[in-house]
Amino acid sequence: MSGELEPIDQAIVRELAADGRRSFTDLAERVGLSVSAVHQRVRRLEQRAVIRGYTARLDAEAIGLPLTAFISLSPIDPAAPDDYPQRLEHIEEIESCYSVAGDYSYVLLVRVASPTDLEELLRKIRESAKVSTRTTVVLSTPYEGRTPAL
Amino acid sequence: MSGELEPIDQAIVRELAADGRRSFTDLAERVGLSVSAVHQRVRRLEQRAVIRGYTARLDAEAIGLPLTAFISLSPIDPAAPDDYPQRLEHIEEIESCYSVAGDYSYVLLVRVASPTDLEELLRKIRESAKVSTRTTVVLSTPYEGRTPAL
DNA sequence: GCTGAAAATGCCTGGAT
DNA sequence: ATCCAGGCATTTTCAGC
Repeated sequence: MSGELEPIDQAIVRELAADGRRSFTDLAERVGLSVSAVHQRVRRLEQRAVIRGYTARLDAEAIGLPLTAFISLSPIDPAAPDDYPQRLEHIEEIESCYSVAGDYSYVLLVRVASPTDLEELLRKIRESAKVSTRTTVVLSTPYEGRTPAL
Repeated sequence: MSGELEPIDQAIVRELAADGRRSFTDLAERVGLSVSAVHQRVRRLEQRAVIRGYTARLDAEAIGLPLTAFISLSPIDPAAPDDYPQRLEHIEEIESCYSVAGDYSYVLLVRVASPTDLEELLRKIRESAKVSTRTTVVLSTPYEGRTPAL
């Protein structure tokens, strides 16, 4: 129903993924359309939530969050309702939350300032969601958040 | 050396993480500074690579990549040089690559259109990097790429 | 849905405090 | 390092095709 994307919309989306601050003038040249046509299409892509927003890509170290980790969650009580993402939503250190198939129910990507903060975060997560955790510390990040192929 | 970030720069960075297309006028109001002062600071944050760029946040499903997975890598030949990220860099389906401590050497986050494409991608990864893989399929994504706490 | 142009807004460079 | 001001570019709307 909504999986399709016209070639021109594809081009627009690709350009905005590469540089989210590109001007409509610039976009128009690159995709070969008038400025107002591009403007219209971008607004529609935003409304359809194909484009969900725009963000600055930050250097985690530079903003004081040099420690990244994956935290995998297992429910302790198998009878408890599966509302873990909600229970954890308020914890700001959690950047992403994935429901996964496999040995664990969820995988979280978290960023903190120090090992001490990671320890405290783990305590908070276990407490908030009644889960056991398995943590994989990220040593370095060769690349991250690259532009998708389209 | 580079771990610090002044309160005003923090505020700017936070605003641009929340909305990467915010105008300088808008930013100036929000952080309580003149437009040109904000302009200057943003330019410097970009130059210092605290801000590494801007990007549109896309709905993976809407752009035709509904299948997300984590792929963990183990070297096959322990004597081979550790240049896996480089060997995999050309594969566009790989969005992120993390070097991790734990049972595996690297974790990749990948996005593809279908299980068939995932199968083919795995073949490509094993071939390019001479590694064995363990794949964790993402069933759903409650949230992703949230703005860091700062 | 695209175009082209007009009006409003915002960008961004200098120069002064 | 911040503010002010001017010219310039961009955004945004609207009428016509």
